[in-house]
Amino acid sequence: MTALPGVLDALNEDQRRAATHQGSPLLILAGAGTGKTGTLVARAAWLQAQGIQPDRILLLTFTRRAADDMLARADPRDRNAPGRIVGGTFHAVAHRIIRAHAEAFALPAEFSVIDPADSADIMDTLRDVHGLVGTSAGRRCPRAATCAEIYSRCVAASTQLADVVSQGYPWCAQFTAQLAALFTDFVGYKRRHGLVDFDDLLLLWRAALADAAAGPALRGLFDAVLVDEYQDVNAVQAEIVRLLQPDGSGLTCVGDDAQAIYAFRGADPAHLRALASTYGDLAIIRLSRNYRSRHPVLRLANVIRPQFGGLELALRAERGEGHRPLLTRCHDEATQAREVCRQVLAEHEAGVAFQQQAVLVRTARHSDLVEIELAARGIPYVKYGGLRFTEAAHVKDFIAAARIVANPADDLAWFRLLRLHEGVGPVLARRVIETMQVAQPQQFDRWADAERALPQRCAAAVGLTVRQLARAAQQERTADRAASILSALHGPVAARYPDAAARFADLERLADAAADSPSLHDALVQLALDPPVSASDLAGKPRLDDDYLVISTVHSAKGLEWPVVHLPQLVDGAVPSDMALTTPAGLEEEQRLFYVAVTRARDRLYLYAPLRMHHHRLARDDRHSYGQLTRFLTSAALAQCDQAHADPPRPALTPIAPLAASVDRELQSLWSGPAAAR
DNA sequence: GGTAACTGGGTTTTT
DNA sequence: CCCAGTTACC
Repeated sequence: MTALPGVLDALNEDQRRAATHQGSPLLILAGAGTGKTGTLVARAAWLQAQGIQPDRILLLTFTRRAADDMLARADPRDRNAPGRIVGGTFHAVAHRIIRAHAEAFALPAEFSVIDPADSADIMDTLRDVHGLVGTSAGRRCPRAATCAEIYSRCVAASTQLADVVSQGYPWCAQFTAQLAALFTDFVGYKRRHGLVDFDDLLLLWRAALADAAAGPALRGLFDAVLVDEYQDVNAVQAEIVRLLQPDGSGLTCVGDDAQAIYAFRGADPAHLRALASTYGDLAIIRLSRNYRSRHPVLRLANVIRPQFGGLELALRAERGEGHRPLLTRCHDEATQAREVCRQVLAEHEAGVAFQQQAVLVRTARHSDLVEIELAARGIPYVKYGGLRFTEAAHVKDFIAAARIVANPADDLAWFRLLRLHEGVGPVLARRVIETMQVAQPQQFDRWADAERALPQRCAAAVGLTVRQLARAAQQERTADRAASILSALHGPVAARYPDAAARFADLERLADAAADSPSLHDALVQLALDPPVSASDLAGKPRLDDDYLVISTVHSAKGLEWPVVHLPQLVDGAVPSDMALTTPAGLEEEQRLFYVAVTRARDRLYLYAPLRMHHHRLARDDRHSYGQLTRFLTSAALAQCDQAHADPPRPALTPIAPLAASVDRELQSLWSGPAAAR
């Protein structure tokens, strides 16, 4: 346990009031860089000093990293030590509870947790029945992934389908009825196959908490509940918190509505503002002393901080003066990429390690050119956000095989695994699955029947894979199961991918990582809820002596800070993203996103805006301003910045005079003939 | 009938 | 670069 006096001594007046508040529910309005984490950790320590057992304190966060950070600071003992504070993401904690009582939720003990890509796959298999496929009468249907997004949005925000469609997906309005039918099917499919998606994890936890019998027991597990980033809760999460703490006496929420950036997944900062009406005796403590950024960075942040009738908060700088933010207007994107690299290197030479710098972008692709330039100059970097390791085809294959072993009723996984084999397409795969009646627990036994459904040329290869998976299912140790799955995949992967050796090496790492888990189920859940960013993530963190630049989406950078931050692509259409401009709420969120980006910087902030954008087509009216400086850099904001220009380099040609002479000779030959020219 | 190979159009953010 | 639709092949 942490020594209390030391923890409290390190706090300022407001932080200490927050950490030691008692007698009523508490909302800590914590601006960026105001020491929120330290305050929460201190509060956890103070609660323990008041006699609350650590394992009766629940800490809820939105990312695993945030949870790990805080738990490590609150209790430096080993992660698995007994009697620790209970903490994790909403989803991870929900999973832990549901897993412990799977039968009460009518789920198989080894139910599968599916990620959004799996949801899209299911939508894909179900949607043709509902006339949601192809381009009928010139109208293009929402893609499978879009259907899954709309579904999730309805559930997470507890909002009617018609409203979600009209507000967020107006071009799908004509398909509302079909979507409704599709969603009914989707839910039925998940229930029949023992599948639980991210939204279900929360729904099931909430249902249990609301249940007359189970509710009191689950609520009684915790005396204190601490919720981080409360502005990012969705309707279901807000309800979970309310059910955990009906009177709020042990509730602490931390948040800042100016940093709400997850509306697209159903979050709504209105829940933060509603806390005061939910709990009449809510105490609000503001943390406004900023210990992160130097004055000039903060002056810019305060200018762009959105004020949309939210909870007001002005940050006061506690660190000294420094450099003003520098806006470099670049000729085009290529120049911008060179300029970012030049500045990164200049900082590096001035003693700022690559690791102390970050390039933050609105969408993963905005860093494409910068990455090429970095690679050309040999600057090492890691990228967060965007495409994930688990989205690579071969990794999905492995996960499908593992899911079959853990939950043989998971025919989504079967569908993928069968099609991995040469000569097996969607139709044959479905036929095999039907023959096996995979919803039966003993379905590996039915393989002999199913094998006959396959043509000669692929039956042997598929049979080999399936028998190896059946063997894996009979093994006890997770390590043995992982090894069997790996060997089952060796043949099919080698046959399918031209670069099979490299891909198989990834799978070996994956199998190693899975082998360390208590069960295959846990390994899979971990993989779904907290996907590794790259294969090297599985092999532990990069060595500490490696120095690399961080490239990250702004979303993934939330809660982090760097001494030097580079923000490229500050043009309308990119920041704010033109995808977000269909609603006024979308534009407001983009501004909050920009605010989050700017407040990541400790010492120096570099802004870049290319004057010309390379883009395929201007399809929508609201893209007319594409290529203009972002509207968020108003004149008031620009007044807080220095400005520079960067032009593309011209290739240096040394011997100009001889070249000019040769041109003249060539011209001469045109009218005097080659002989005369000489 | 069913699969693979080819082609052209479109691309946010994440638990 | 991934997905959907089309065509060519078994």
